[in-house]
Amino acid sequence: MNFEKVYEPQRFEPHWAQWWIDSRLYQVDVAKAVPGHIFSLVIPPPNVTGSLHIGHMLDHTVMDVAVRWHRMLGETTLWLPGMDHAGIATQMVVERELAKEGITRRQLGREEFERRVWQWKEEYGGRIQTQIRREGASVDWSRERFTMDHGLSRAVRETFVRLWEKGLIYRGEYMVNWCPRCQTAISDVETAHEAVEGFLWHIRYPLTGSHDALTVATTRPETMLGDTALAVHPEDERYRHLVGKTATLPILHREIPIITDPIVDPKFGTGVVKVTPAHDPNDFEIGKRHSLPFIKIIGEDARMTAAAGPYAGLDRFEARKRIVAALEQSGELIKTEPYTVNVSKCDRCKTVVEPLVSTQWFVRMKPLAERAMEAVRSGQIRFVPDDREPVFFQWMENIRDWCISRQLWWGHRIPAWHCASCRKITVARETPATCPHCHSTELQQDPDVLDTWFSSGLWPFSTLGWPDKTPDFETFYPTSLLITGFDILFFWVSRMIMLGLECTGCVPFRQVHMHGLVRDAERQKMSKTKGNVVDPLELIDRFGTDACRVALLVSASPGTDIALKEDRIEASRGFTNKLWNASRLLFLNLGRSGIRNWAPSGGALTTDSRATEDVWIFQRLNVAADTVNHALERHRYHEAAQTLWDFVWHEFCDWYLEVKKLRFREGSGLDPHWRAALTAYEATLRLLHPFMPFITEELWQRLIHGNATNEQQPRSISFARYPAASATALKTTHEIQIFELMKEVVEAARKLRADHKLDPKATLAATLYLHSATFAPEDLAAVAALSKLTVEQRSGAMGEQSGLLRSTPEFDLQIHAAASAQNGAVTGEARARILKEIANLERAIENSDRQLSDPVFLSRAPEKVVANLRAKREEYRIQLDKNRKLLEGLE
RNA sequence: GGGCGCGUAGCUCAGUUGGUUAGAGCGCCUGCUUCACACGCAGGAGGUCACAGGUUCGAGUCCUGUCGCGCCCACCA
Repeated sequence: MNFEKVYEPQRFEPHWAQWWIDSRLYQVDVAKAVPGHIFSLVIPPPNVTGSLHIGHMLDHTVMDVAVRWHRMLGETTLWLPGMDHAGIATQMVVERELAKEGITRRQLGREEFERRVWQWKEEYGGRIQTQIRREGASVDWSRERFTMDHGLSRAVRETFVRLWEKGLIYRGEYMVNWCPRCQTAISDVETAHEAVEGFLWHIRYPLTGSHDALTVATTRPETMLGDTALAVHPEDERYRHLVGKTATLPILHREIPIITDPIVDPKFGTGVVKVTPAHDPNDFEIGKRHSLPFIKIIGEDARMTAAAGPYAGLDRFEARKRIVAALEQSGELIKTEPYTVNVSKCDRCKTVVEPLVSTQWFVRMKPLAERAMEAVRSGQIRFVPDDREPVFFQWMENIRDWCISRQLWWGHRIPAWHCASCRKITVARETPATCPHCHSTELQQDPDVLDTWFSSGLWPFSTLGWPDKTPDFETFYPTSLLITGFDILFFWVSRMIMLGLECTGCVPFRQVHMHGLVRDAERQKMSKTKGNVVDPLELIDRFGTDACRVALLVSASPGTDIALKEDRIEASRGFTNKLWNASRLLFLNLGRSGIRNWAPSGGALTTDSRATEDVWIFQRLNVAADTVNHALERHRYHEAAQTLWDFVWHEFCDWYLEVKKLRFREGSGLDPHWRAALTAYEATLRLLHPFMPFITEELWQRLIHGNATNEQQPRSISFARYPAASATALKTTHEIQIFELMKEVVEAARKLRADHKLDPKATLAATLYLHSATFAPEDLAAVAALSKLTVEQRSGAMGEQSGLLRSTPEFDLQIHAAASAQNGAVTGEARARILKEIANLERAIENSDRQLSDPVFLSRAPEKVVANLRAKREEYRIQLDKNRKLLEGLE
């Protein structure tokens, strides 16, 4: 069998990825699903915009661990893949492509443009599929979906019509966030607030028919051209006499009324606010309350409109400069003070958003949010960990209506038709031929498309066939779990909960697990502009998928972001290589074993072998399995991965195999040893499989289907049973204590050798005084081999205290050889070390004594704690004693 | 302004009902190419757990305050 010294992931990973797909391994047969044993989740559909980044890989890896675990628990497990059409984002990249050819989308026309975007989707969608495959994600490709698929588009229309009919969708003229760059309205969550150093300009508004004036502070002087009132607080005594009078708008010399509105904060600035109903959300409300004129002075292109008089045609920021200059000149600018302004920027292109009054479609959120909050409060949906819940509730409680129409071409067209003759709107599931109100045929579909998140919000059920009651929908909905980054809690998670409850009457998932972001080694957010984006495929090529997965998983503790460092991946590659070489040891020796008819147990993690190391490793295996299963249940993936790392490396390899190796060399009576070793090894592979699917598949196939007759075994390790611990196997027995004692003796010997700079190669004579236990001959032989000693075992207390000593409450180890390289320097070093240890021990004993003589401690502390402390104290005392003697010996 | 979180070894971080010399990976030092692995093995140095109080027999862990840092939400012009 070909078994290289170094594991080369590139040789195996693509092969198994392909095999998993070709053999349709993860394609679920819905007919075989057993109620109560079903696990389903949907992938958060990546944008077709480009390629996956490392954050997706973390997301997908965590999901894959969960999915493979459930699958190995024997549940019917569906992981549904797919992609999102990502309206605005995709339209932008395609437009950018067109720009390279020197064309705009308008030149192309709507239909042709849409064709180009579909082309793009074909190309990049394929790339994303490849990436998901290489991540090892065990998705069901036969159920792959795209948000613009026919079925999903049907779900979108169905939802829209239902919400409209229930009055939960409305159309109207309101203030929205307008991105002048993207040329569309965007929702509140698509804007990002940013503190910018700006100014607060104090402007004088002369009172009509008086020499007096009111001073108004503003951060946006250009909007004054659209002012239609000044407002003060109703109880502000300073201005009470002016209410009802008018002031003159500088520059345009328009007369505007002075009104009162409770929203004005008398303590801010001068307590007088200029009111620009068409360009400020607050002013919009004031304007409505007082029926003020709405003068639109900034247009969709962020340039001043004709209403801006002399400034018409100027960019809004240029207009600001000129207006400030003009006011300064006319003496109407009283004061300019530096001020930090919160500006809203478009999430997508970072352009400063312009609040504009515009006719858009909205979803009434309050009633939806109520049900969503109730679902979380009542535990129908659980956040794990739950520390994100307050954020969810805070947002839900303050929710505002959702602007869902976008002035884009790429997306789901709003299913509403405008009648040119009667002016009425028809919202319908199917394109109407005539206007149902006046039977006119002059119907035109609304030009807008829906916010991308509208269709994503239906994802958990639209992908399963809803609104039809398909077998998939009936079987897999509600899904069991949602795993995603917390950065899309508002965009996606909340909306799925709301729309799921509204459309299906049921929560879309039972649990939500949110992980952190992957940041670069310097904890910077990854972004294309910073150029610190890590391409998962590149890492996979260099280190292998399994290594990358493990690196991500061990770093992914809940609630914190991951700072991805390459040395972490290198360490994980070391781990895969370690596993590979442990396997190599077993496989290369297997030929000599003469073992026949070995088959994996599959069931309980037990062995018939009474060999000390076998009993020990099976207990450790059970403990590991127990910890891992519990950790996975609670979505503590890092803990699970870390546990396996430690088990495989520091227990299975460092101790178990090291001892087993000695047994193998003995050559005879090996059968039980081999059976135990293979059983433990095979169970270890199964434990590891959800985390490292590729290498475990490769090794398992070699072990199971390589030579033995194992036809009744599953085709793939991913359908083998996930190991479960049994309670009895977790207990500590005599053999286990013996093995722990063996470890301690070996470690003591190694330490002595290093401390005294003994020849690392020499086999030295030693006497081991075991105070209560006794080693069987084969165990003593193992201890001797691992510590390179010829050990004579005696029971009871040590006699003559000479040579090099190491003592514990259980044993004294005495190496007879004088330190071969011992010289003054070494003695000094050893002395210093011993002195330090003595000091530490004295302190520890002092602490223990204080505690143990405290009656309150003795009465309140649990018995176990007290007993532990007593034992520890005894151990310190013995060590201290031996150290003092050792020191004397040196002098 | 509100909410959430963080501050533990040189670096990145674990540490879930409070329990007794505080852990890992990387880096560092010493030794070892031992017939699974130098992507390795053995040994080691390194921490007043941000600071100050409090609760407790006992605090990295719970409470209060201070300082420093981060994120999210928010219509204060």
